[in-house]
Amino acid sequence: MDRRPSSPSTGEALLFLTDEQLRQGIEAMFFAYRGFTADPDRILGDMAYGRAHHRAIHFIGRAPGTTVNNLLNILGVTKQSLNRVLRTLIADGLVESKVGRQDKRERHLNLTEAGRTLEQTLSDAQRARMRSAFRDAGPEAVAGFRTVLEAMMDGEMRSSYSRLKDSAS
Amino acid sequence: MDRRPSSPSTGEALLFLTDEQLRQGIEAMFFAYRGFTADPDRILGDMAYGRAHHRAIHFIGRAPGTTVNNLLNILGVTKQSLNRVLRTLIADGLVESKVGRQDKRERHLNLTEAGRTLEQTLSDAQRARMRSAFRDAGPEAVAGFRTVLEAMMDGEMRSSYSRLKDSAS
DNA sequence: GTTGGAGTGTCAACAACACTGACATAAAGT
DNA sequence: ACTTTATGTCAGTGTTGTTGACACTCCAAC
Repeated sequence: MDRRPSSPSTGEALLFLTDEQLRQGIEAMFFAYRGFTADPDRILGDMAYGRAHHRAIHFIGRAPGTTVNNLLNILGVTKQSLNRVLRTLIADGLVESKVGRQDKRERHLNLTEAGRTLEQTLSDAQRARMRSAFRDAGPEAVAGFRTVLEAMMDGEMRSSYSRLKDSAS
Repeated sequence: MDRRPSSPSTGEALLFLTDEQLRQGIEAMFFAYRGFTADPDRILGDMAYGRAHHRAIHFIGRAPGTTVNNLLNILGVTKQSLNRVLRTLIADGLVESKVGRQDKRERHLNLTEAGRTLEQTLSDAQRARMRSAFRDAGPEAVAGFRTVLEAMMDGEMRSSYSRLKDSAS
């Protein structure tokens, strides 16, 4: 049912997307995201940390010296939410916060040695799954994967994503 | 840095995935998932419901007459967690629960008319974004997207996913 | 037929993590 | 001086996950 053939009307290859195809995309996204977070969640479950800590550590490791405000924009949470997480990470010696030199209002965040170690542990698990998925799927599929995901982002997130991508030249 | 050329050792086109490439995949997944849930979340924010209600409604709509236990396996949460959500949905007349005829331990779940309406509203928003992303990315990219996501799932989830996919022939 | 274990669903209490709102401090910018 | 920006904190609330305890139903062994 609902299986129309693609009848191109214009020169452009217009995609005829049935609700069923879109639904499958939605469900694929749901199940895959569960797999995506499963490994770090398992590791974090044993500690006193959760997914929020993982995200903070990831992006601090990714953009060392970033400010609280910048991190806030990337993560898309409120400062109260982030602060709770950062407070524990700093208290536990995984993250250090230094007052800015030019602008003393800012705090620049960096991972400590211990923080980098945890970041590695968590990322290794997640990267292993991503690597395995990429290998299984092949290079063309990976390119498509990234194209669709980029198209699915909101504008601001796409900016954050690109900025991070380009910064790691 | 960290930019090794692909030095194939076997006949297979071995993929050489740098940590940087994997990291970008991870971040793409993170940002895209935010976009993916943004629209339904916005709609649900106005009501007394959250993302968990959306998921329940989605999969009940997808597999009418399903049992609580089956839904549990699909969603991957505890039955207590699901029950709280189901209770409110039933109380609000969006879902109806009928005792099984053969096995009276089971409850079969179905959307009411009101439930179907809400499901449509939520799905429409999410499908619109998915459709737009799929259109922008093109058919080859979409195929790759699905391939990678499937490879990223855990085994059980892949089963659930396939079962749902096939049931909608 | 009764009993005990497995399957299923429900209620209660707690933890993690998001939110809003209000407020304090310090440093820039005008 | 006044305003804005960046950050941190306290208090309160809501959603959604968890465990623990318990009731009902089925089925199979005794």
